[in-house]
Amino acid sequence: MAPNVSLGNLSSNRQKPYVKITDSVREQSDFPPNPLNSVTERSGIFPPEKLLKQLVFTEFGLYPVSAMPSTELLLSLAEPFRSPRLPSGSPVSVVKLESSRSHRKPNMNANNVAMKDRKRCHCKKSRCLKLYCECFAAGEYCDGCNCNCCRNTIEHEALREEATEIILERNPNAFRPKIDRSSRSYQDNGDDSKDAPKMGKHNRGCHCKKTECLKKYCECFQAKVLCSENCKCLDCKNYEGCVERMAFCGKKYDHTKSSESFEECDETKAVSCGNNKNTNVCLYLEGCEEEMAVSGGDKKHKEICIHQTITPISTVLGLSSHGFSQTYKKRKFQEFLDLNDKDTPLQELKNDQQENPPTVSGPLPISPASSVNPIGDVSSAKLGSSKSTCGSLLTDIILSQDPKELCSVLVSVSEATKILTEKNGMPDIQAVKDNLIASIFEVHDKENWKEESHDQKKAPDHHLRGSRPYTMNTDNFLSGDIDIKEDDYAGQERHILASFRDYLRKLIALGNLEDQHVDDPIEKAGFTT
DNA sequence: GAGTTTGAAACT
DNA sequence: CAGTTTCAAACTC
Repeated sequence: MAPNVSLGNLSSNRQKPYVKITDSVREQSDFPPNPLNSVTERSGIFPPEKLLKQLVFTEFGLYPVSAMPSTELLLSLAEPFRSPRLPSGSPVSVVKLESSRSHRKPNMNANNVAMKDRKRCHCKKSRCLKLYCECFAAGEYCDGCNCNCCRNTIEHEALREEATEIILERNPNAFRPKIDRSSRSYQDNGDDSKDAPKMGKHNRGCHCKKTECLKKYCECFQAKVLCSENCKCLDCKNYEGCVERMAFCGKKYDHTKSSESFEECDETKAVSCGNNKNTNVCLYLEGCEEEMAVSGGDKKHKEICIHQTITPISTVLGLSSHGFSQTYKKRKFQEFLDLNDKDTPLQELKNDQQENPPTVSGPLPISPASSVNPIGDVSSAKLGSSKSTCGSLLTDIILSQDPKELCSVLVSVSEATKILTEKNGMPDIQAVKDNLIASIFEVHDKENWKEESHDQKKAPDHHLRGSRPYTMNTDNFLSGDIDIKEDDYAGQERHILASFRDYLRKLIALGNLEDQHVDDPIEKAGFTT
């Protein structure tokens, strides 16, 4: 198929035509290139199994280290490499040169505006034939750049082609656009300001560690797109709703008007970057004050709005599974459950997370803003995506707010227990367990669960609840209504986690009941007590 | 403009 | 695939 390469205006006085490969050309090109078409293969000099490993610049051309020919061969090749390298009339060579050059040759369609605005590289060592060179990476010839020993010119088209092929063998997508503009990774709030994020996301994602994705070192930030689930960045601030990002972009922050206000702060709305490590979950909405600093450094706000660095329960459980593999979700689930096997007190975990945010790599099973309802209520969107893509047993059982409530309960229990422990010694473990279970179901009552589900839920934990009041039980901790027996704080934490596990089992059992399919995923995941 | 920092690309 | 090196842009002074 003839690639879509159109000749542009070559009548300018430029000696080197500025040309650019359009996306359509890239998409229509025969990526990856057929190895049988390679020049080395055609020449019969290099065995086909010799994969190209490293580019070496020689006087005679560009060679991969693994395929470096002898000096004699290089000398014999020197001339053909400089001019037409293959005998004219060779059918193979014609096909190859046409197909290769046509789809890799920069598009002649570039207009003068692009000419004027384009960057000029300063490459010193790469000869502008590696992706380090922005011109080359963009499929453009260097023109007016400040580079040394540039080979990214039409005069060195053969070298250029070789380099392109080698790079494509390594990565067939190397020359594809880094930014997928068709992907909606942010919420379009109609902000057309210069610094407003544009639609799209980075195909490979960034891996920033120090810049919080707020400098142009970050490819996402540079492209003015929000970080996405593709990213593996640390301490990302390039997510929707991030005050730092807005402040950094020079955008006047007015949370009384902005769609990204704290008033609408929502646990998933705040999650945009796909990196679990940066999951900012605002647990408390009240207290969001007018004077909150644009910089995000307001102490008051920090105390109220817990931007916790733990992975949300819903994330851990994979409840929101937009676009993520079952394997990943299973792994996260197992990791979470494994906590129970470790003698890690809850508080210790919490402290550790505060000081060293969990370095869970990989995508966040909550879709970026793409699944976020602009109005701010993301529940339906989240559940919708879960339902459509996951089919979890817990779909329809757990509402999106449940994990949040559960988190709050767990934190409250932990805090209350800690306070009580500091005050009176260790609480009654059974009381902790019972109250936790009871409080969890209290939460669910408030969420107006389906009547039938509710009945099913109540039944199994009667033996646990006994005659204890069916109330929010953190009050019980705080009021000191607990026997002090244990001297093992870690043990108490384990019991809390065990209670949580029991709760999860119940939920799963409920899901199983609904599906008429009895299969314990926890046991399946290798979790045993 | 020189030196430093940063993260993608290249390489091992 | 993870760790290291190379490279050039971004940034700082």
